Amino acid sequence: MECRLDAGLEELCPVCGDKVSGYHYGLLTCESCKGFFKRTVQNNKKYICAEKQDCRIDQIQRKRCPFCRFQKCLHVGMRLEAVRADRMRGGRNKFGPMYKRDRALKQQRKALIQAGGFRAESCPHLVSSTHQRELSFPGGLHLVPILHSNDCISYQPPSLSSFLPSNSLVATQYQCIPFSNWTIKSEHTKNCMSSHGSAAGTSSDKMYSRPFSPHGPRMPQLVMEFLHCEPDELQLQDKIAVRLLQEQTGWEEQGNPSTLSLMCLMADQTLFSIVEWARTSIFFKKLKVSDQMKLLHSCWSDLLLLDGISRQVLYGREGRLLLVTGQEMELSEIALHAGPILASLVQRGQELVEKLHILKVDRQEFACIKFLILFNPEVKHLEEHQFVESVQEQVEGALLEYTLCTSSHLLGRFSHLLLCLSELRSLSTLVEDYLHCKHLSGEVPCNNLLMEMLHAKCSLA
DNA sequence: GTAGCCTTGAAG
DNA sequence: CTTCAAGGCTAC
Repeated sequence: MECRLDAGLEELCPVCGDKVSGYHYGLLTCESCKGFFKRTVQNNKKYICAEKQDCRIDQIQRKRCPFCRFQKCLHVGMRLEAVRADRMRGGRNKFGPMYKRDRALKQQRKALIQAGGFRAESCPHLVSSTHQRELSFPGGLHLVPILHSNDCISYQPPSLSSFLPSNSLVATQYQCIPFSNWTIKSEHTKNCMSSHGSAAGTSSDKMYSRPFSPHGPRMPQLVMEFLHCEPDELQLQDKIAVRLLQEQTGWEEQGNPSTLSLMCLMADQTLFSIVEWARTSIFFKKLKVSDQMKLLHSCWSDLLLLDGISRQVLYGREGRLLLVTGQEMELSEIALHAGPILASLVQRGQELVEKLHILKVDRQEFACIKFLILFNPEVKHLEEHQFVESVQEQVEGALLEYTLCTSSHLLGRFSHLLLCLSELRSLSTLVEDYLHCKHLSGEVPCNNLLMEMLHAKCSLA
């Protein structure tokens, strides 16, 4: 049937550029990369790169370096957990609804492109800037529709509501962003924030337990536990979109808010998600509420900053700021409109992003760093100080073990990460100071979690 | 080991 | 019933 050959199949495989044969393990890929991914994960293959672990993977050379090919599979977002541990054939898995949404979006976009007079050409790797349309952003800035490797154009009407992602936009972003989860689903992770979406609990879910690490380095158990506590980016975007939409009612009465106010609202919503993450995370949920409060009050700005920075490192593009909603802003535009203090903060943030980018810090390491930040034994008056200290030690141990497995530079990588962490902490202090000033001058919204945290920290100091 | 084609089976 | 993304098979 004709509709079987939907827009998606005209695309090229994000791993090697070959012809796409359908959705495989989370996204549209070719038949060979599907098979390669399956063989690698099912047989627990270990590969070694003979070069510098940055081999080019294309249709011709894809067989030359399986290590880099598998890395690329993970990087573009192929899902380990879609490979079934029990090898059961047929049926559907939890990704079904995601595939459906993505397909609908592509169809919709194709129609838009045709209606807009654009050539509906497939452009999976090189996206011409003429295909971009800027959306007006209150306060004079502009949002650029997200354009990722697997994606051509995302349209939204240029209104305030356009600030928020539509479901389809979210779905696009989801497909473009690699959120490959490592496997292992232990009992306790049921209590952690689900990373398995609304379809969790399908009959295939039981298959996701697989006691092995599927490539190169051995994954320390604790690192896997941390990964399982990570919120699902798709759900996060949806949640924040809904909350911002609710805020919109108030905006209409008061006129358009400033860019700074919008960013604060977004930060506020992100903060909610960070608290939710902590509340449901391994170790943290065992703490007394009073200690939980103390820890969060002490490190909220570090976590908020790390959230933004990790987003840039993992999924951002040069010269752009990727927002939690999945949209992007031009950094040059920000620099143009921001005052000197904000501009220097953004600059320092970018430098940190650059450092982490060069280090190729991955999701696993970011997940560990979050716990390192959260479990800070230096926080005063903790009732369970020893527990916090022991968790800190365990996290350090797990991160060290992981970096030793993934890097040949022995302790170098680990100490680099710790250096970045200290830079992050000093930067977040400056961000707090900046927010405090803006709060005092009445330029940012009051009565929200962000301000509550700010005040709590001021009273701690 | 790779990759194209085949079989399966839950979801719709 | 059909769909289609899983795993399987097998020539290369």
